[in-house]
Amino acid sequence: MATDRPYHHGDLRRALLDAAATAIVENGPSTVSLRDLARRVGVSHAGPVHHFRDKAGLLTALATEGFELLADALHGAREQGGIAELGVCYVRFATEHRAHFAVMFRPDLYHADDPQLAHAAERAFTSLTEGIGAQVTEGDSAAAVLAAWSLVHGFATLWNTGVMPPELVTDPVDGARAITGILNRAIGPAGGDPAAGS
Amino acid sequence: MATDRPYHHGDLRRALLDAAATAIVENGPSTVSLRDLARRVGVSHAGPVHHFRDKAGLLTALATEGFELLADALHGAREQGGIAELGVCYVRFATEHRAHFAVMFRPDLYHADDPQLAHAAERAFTSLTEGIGAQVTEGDSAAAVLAAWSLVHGFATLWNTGVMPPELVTDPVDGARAITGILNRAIGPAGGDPAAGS
DNA sequence: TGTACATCAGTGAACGCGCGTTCACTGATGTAC
DNA sequence: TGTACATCAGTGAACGCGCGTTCACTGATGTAC
Repeated sequence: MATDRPYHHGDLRRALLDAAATAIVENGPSTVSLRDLARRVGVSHAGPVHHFRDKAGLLTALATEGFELLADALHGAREQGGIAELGVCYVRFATEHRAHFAVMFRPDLYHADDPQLAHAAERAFTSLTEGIGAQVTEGDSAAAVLAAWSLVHGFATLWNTGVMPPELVTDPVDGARAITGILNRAIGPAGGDPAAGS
Repeated sequence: MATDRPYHHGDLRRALLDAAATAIVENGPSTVSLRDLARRVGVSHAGPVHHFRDKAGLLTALATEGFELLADALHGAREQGGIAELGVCYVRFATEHRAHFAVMFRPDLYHADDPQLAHAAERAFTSLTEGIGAQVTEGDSAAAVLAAWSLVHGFATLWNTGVMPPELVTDPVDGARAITGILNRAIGPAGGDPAAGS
């Protein structure tokens, strides 16, 4: 608390990332501006430069954080097994961290070659593909991974964009369960077909 | 042809839409600027205003065109029947008209309440849902529509973003065939049976 | 065939704005002795 | 316990830029008579 408006902020870095997330949910990731974030946080407009070299730097940090959160979440879901769990987890992440999710797939906005970011992205990707791959018992594993990823990514994107009509879904997690359930019938272990051996 | 640099352009509207598509493929839809498009087309920067009231107006026109193209394409694919055909059609559209596709799902960038746009979007959406719905023979039809749409939309998005690793797919249409084939196993007519005639 | 006139398409100067980034700076903090 | 000093975090003025939009305008086109 300290006196009012202390010279040092305390955790400006964190505050800026949070403000960015809020701004992104409000207006989308392409219109964020450092000056606006500084304003939201109550700091001089030159403040952010100190923590993130530039605007892309800030978004790189946000995307990295997103990939880390996603990787952790997927890792957790793998323990519980099942393609459905992984898919639901992906969708839950996307809807609960809309801003992160929106930035992560906009590599034009950040420093895509940043090593920390690349590492986090790799980790998330591995969690996803290995998690799915391990569940596939029928047919082409690569195609199954592709299908599962596309399915949940598309659903999350359409939901977040707000273009999905309410007669199709009202709750994103329910929707995710429904569609991953369908996919599971085709590629999952002991799918709808009990005759799917080994 | 006329003399060099005639006062009247001929078809400035069309030229601007084409330039916009090019610019969007290069830099994404959020950085297009009217002044840049005017420059590309070789016209005064105030020219575009005459054809599209403002920047959002231009993107509205592009999105509308996109929905119309998609609706027509899907309508054509319905004739040939099959969820796979519809899905492949969707993906083909998205990859062949990247700029249109990118704008269509960015309602923050255009006048979403424009009547012509709304009508075209409705038409595309109907073609898609009815086309898929008609093929569903097993289980919940709404969930199947949702799954199919999510699947192809996700695939198209991931492909266009360039985040899909080459070990998973190299050609978008092949990829689309593979994943729609999988889905078809779960929801299609005579599930998995290729002998689906007429 | 010719002329007057309305309409339309494109011009170019001007406006005001918010932005990213740089800069020399100052206030606060912590550490060595 | 006190003092000197280095380091760090945030300041605020300044820069140059590209943008969207407005404006009075002018060149070209087509149509009525």
